[in-house]
Amino acid sequence: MTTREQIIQSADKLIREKGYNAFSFSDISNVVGIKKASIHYHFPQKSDLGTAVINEHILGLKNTINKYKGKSPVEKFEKFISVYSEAKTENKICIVGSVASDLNTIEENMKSKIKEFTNLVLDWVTFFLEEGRERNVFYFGGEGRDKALMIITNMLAIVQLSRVTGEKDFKIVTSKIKEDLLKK
Amino acid sequence: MTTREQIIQSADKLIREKGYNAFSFSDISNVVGIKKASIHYHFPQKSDLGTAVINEHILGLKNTINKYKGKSPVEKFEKFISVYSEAKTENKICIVGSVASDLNTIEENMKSKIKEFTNLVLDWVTFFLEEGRERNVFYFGGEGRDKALMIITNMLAIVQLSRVTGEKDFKIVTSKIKEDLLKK
DNA sequence: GTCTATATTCCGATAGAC
DNA sequence: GTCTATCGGAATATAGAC
Repeated sequence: MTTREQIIQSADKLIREKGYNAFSFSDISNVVGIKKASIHYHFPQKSDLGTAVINEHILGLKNTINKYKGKSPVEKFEKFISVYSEAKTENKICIVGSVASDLNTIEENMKSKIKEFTNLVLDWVTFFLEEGRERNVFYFGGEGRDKALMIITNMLAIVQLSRVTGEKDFKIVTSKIKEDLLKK
Repeated sequence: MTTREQIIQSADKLIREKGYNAFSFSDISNVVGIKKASIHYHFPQKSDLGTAVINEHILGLKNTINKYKGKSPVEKFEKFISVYSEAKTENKICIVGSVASDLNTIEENMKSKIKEFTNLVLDWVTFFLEEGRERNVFYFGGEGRDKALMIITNMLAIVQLSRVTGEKDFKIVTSKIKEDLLKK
């Protein structure tokens, strides 16, 4: 992995563990083993690094969407949930929730990137929910996008809330979502 | 309003607008019209102020719970939702989501306070959901606490997410929650 | 590309006068 | 209680050697 990739990866971890405003170039320096000043060669401003982190999520999700094109709606749904489960085991929250919490403090380039990523997630979830309904494996009323909003908000919040109330609640929410979706 | 109360109020606003780590004593100073150093007389450490802010939410909610004791489950539910609606109009997120996002960076006194507040919210929502179900005005399956988790996560996240996707989505989520709860 | 060195700014916090 | 003054530290960022 290149230095640039290592920096992005550790920044992503730190942003989702501690928040964008709480992490510093010094933190990255300690993890990657490079001096603070050297980070500026790859990312002149902190917001350039923040933007790159979100962009990595965009590329990763586009890749996932492609990889899952032939798979069933249930498999897509399980993949979607597993992203949050993996975050949870590492005490990380999702990038959308982390950046949205700090939205009033960040630069315009990061804002537009997080909008792009959020819409990508929303579109994908909407797609596989509607696909599942057409194939009679998912059951829900109303617009697909509205249902996607309900499920995404459940997941975005439970990774945050279960830091406070305990991991058991994460399991409860994922089970309820699935149960609700599969119930005629 | 006393100076102490003014400080707490503006700190609450700042924490929910910008996040705990992004707000400073200097911000408070500008809003309240008191020098930075004077804030330390009321709150020696920043975490003392953070703790006081959360404690104010606890007192406020206990007061609300008492005031709504004689009212219907639907009225309690509407009150619950209105708290988030008011936050939304001021571009604030809820205190639980804000603090949970920064949980790995804050002091133990704030952590235990946010746990106390979160459980208070959870218990109250659980109570009026079950009350509503017994009275045949709310309809849902499973444990009351589980349903409370689903609704609270919807609300906690949509105040954050709709900063990115737009306020229209806030309306959609609140409508869907209500529709779902009232549907036999 | 990475380093040392440094500039600049802002932060939380304290001492002591009033 | 609020002020002025100041401390020590940490933050982002830049300049220039290697």
